[in-house]
Amino acid sequence: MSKTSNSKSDARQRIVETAERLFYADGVRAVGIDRVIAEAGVAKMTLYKHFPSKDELILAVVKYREEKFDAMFAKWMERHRKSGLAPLASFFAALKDWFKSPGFRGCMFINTCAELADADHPASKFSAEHKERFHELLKQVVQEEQGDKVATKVTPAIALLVEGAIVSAVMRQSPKPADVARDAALSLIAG
Amino acid sequence: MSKTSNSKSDARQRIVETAERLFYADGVRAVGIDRVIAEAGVAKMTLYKHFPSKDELILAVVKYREEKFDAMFAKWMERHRKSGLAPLASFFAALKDWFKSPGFRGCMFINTCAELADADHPASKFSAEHKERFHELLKQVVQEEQGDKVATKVTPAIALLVEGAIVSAVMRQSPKPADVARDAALSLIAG
DNA sequence: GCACACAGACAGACCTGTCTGTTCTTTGGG
DNA sequence: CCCAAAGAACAGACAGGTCTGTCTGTGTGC
Repeated sequence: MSKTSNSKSDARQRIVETAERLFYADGVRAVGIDRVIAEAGVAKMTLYKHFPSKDELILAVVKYREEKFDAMFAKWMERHRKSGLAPLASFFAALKDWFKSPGFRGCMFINTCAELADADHPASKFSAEHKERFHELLKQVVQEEQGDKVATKVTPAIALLVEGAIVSAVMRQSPKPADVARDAALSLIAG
Repeated sequence: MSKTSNSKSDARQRIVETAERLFYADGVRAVGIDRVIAEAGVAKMTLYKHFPSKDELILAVVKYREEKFDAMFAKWMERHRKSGLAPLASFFAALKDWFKSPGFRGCMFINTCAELADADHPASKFSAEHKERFHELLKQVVQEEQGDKVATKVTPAIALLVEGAIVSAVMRQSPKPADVARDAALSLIAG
């Protein structure tokens, strides 16, 4: 029943996408509302109609970020799997693709938690839940390759390797931690 | 040749210690100069005489933080070693002590890098160097227990486990990742 | 008297959030 | 087909607060 342009809202989507780009690049506190509306090309009232406060915008952005990240990661992983790589190897290859992607600045969920400095903030809570979901994905990958028992045993440790690799990739400005993490993960499974 | 109070500067030290406490608790961007001087009980001009800009204060704070952290960590580790724990086990026990300490909010160096969002900022560069030094300490611990060859081989992976444990402890609000990391580290050495 | 630090006003920029208009598009009645 | 009504979003002024950084006095200990 609707047609030309917006089924939900054109402006809303533009705001979320712009805010996600700016928040990821410069941080949620460093980027002001004025900059978001300027770069999104919307009026201030339009933003405040869709998001009653900046905190609600931040929450909407991290939710959108999860969708976008999951899609990116799945696409990368799929490509490696189709080229013959094993499930877990594909996972770490995708991780490295992410580290090498232009504008990489670490995990937005970790960064946002660090910036907000408030574990009760809705965006912080959502970020913590995202990590659970991401580690669940990791567990499924391990499971597919190694079975239930091994997956249950080693996934928590591999998850630490993955998180450590993300942080180290940022601090060292290098994608290499992905390889270190992959080798260690395989060693944990073998051991 | 000086006497009663300040050999370098009493006020300077109070500023740095107060700023470190506030910056760690709430983040470097969330805490303003006004709050630092109010809680430190100094005049604004006193702060700006010692630190020409907030960026320079941030740099001084992370430098001080490294000293303080190293001392805390060494004290914790020493206690576990004196109680008979092996070097690497003492390291992870100290890590867990840190996670359980009141007001724990993760690694200040990681958090500051995330907030500054600028790899060229002096405080970001110092933070990256701190990580190198911290991992060097870890390597020495592994070396003492397992010798040069093993240390060179497994320390990079153990460092990822440690960083991952720090991040996970914050996001999950639990000290348990320290145990997961310890077990995985021992498994990597055995494997 | 002199150096140091406290106290607080001040400037100029920027922040979030509110408000008033204007323009454009869609929709529906005659 | 036409025109009016209504909704959505653009544009930008505005208020009230906070930010960094500067400046002028006042007090205090050597």
